[in-house]
Amino acid sequence: MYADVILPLPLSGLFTYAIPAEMQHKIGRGFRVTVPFGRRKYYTAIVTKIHRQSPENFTVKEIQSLLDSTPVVTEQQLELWEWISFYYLSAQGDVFKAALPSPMMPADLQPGFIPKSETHLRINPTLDDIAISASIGKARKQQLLLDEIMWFLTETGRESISKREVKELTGYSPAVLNGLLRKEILHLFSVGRSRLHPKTAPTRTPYPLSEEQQKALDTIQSSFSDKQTVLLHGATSSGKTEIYIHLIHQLLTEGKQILYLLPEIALTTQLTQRLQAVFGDKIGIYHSGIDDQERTEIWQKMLSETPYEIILGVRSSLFLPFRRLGLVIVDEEHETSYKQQEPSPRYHARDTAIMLAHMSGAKTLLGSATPAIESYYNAQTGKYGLVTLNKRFGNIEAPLVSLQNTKDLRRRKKMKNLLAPVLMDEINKALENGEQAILFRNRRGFAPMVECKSCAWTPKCNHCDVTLTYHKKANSLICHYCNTSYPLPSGCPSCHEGELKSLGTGTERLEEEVAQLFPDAVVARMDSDTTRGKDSFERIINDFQENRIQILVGTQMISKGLDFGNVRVVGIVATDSMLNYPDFRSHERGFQLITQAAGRAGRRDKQGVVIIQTVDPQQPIYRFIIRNDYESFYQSQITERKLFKYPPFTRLISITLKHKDERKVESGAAFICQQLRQSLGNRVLGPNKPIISRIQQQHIREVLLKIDHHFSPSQVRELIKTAESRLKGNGDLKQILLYYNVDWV
DNA sequence: AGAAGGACGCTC
DNA sequence: AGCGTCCTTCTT
Repeated sequence: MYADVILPLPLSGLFTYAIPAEMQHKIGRGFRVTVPFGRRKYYTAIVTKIHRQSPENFTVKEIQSLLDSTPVVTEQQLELWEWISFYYLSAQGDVFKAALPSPMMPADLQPGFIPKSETHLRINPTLDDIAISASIGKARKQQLLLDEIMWFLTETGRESISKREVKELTGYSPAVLNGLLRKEILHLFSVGRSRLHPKTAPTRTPYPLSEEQQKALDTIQSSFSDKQTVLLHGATSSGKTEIYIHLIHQLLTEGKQILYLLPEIALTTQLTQRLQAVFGDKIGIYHSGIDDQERTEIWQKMLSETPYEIILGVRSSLFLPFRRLGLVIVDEEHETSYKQQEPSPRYHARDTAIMLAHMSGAKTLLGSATPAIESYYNAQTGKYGLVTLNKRFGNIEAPLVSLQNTKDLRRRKKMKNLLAPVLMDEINKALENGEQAILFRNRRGFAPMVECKSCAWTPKCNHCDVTLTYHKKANSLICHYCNTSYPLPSGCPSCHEGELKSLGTGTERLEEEVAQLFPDAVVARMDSDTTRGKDSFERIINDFQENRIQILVGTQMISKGLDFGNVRVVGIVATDSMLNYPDFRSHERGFQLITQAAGRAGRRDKQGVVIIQTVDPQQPIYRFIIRNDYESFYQSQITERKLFKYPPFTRLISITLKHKDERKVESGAAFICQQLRQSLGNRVLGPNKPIISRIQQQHIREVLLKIDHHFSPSQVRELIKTAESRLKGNGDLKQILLYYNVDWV
């Protein structure tokens, strides 16, 4: 008999191994095995099929060992893997690697899962009281320690006590304990200990819902009777989370599991506390901050008879083995970080969640204040249910939004620094009243560009085709694509005459300037440069929440789903580059970003203020933002999308080609285009030379497919695979690297 | 002569 | 992805 297995390698297809006779009745789909691969390598592989079809073109090797007595990957999971691999054009091995915690798939002699153990002590069962007291003799401390241990064991009804507990509870020196061990009154042994967090009891029941919330909840539940997916469009601060909590509560009584997805790890802390207060230890947390050994234990627990009933996590938690999934909540569903960009599989967690729910007979609830255009379209056309929650919870008023034309202000010499006078004013008022301000700038570093004053030379990255960003604190020029850092030249290396000046404003410069403008305020910055260290994100958020910071400067990081209660003003400094970016989604992103950032403004019972600085206030998008009119914004976007054949009217697949030799990528890209045009015609766009056309010595070309509904997903993938194999069959072009990004965002 | 560094091609 | 093989180029 033979087994087809998935190897954790980026190779297409499965590999077939012979099953040793003694293994034949113990093996099946979803079991892990170790197999030899190549001359000397061994890998952990997953069995996907058992069959009798003897391979013809190669000699099979035997499976080396079987690692499991029951499957560790469920049938449903394997089906989801197959769908991801098909839909996102990724190797099954890549999906396998993304799904399984690495200790579950050791390669060669690399250590796998190591149970955490603890040394315990137990009283020697062969000794009676008389023998013990004879043995202790006059050792007074030993007697006292033994008494304490015995008391502990009777109190807790346990057989043994750990060394750690003895130390914590009794405070005796190790010498006393060693005495008892030497006399063999106590025995040492090792026991496995879970890494998972011990019991935490709930401290509250769900809060009562407001009338609007209750209505929304009722509508969600009734929509679920005929829709698999429901979109909850709820304004910021409208109390979506409490609705989720009620829904989870309901599902738990039906014995169902819930997966609660968040776009990024940074948001889990706030929510974990909130959910644990209601659901205690029914919740498992799963994200990249959880170490691999613990992830493995979570996986095992999910396979056990007592799995977590709720999983709170980022996109990778989709891969956990759920046995009775009832609901997936995708919070902040519009967030682009739900799409994995690198490495393969480049899956979209929202869409994969919907597929997972579909396969599990579960429901999906998407939640956002600024839904993705695609999601809203699906809701409008009846594919999803739609529930709208407009009213902010507790009657908090929506913030007042105003536009400041910085071009005009500068011309009239009204703007002496980076901030418009109105924004200066509002920050001053905030500081006077003990309130806070947030300043948002979508660029990190000090200055996005450096230029020679006399010859206009600009430093660029040696590996990538981009200008370098000046970072003042690091006193260096950094490539934001490959992270290479260069020392700042003292003069212009090109003309040797001019001085270098920095152009533009990043968060670092903004922070510096704001600190000078408001010397009495504590100013902090939150961007990927200041949040690199462990817990640094939480620290800044905590300091801000507890008013130890008055002005917070940051990138989009500060706009995402965080709740603050004392922010008077949110300033959005320079939005133009974001809206002028040549991408059909740039307005959608801008709307989402500004609306989300604006949502951070507002205090318990007072109206917040949002000030947007722009050089082009005529852009229609601002009208929608000011009026907080998502509906009209959506209408304007959907018209454009239809006109220019963009999603949701088409599905985009981008094909990226990379090679060191520029001419080679060019002819490769032309070849792929020509191949695909035979069947897809003008649905094939390109090849394009991307704005950043070289990254890490590799030249890049892109081909974009805009697939309408005339072609089924499998037809399109078939065509792509054919084109790829023809490229790989061309001696000159076969070394070109190909990457696919399906539903490219 | 031998080391050192790339570019293929293959892995059940 | 590794790793062996074959080849070129550098090193002394």
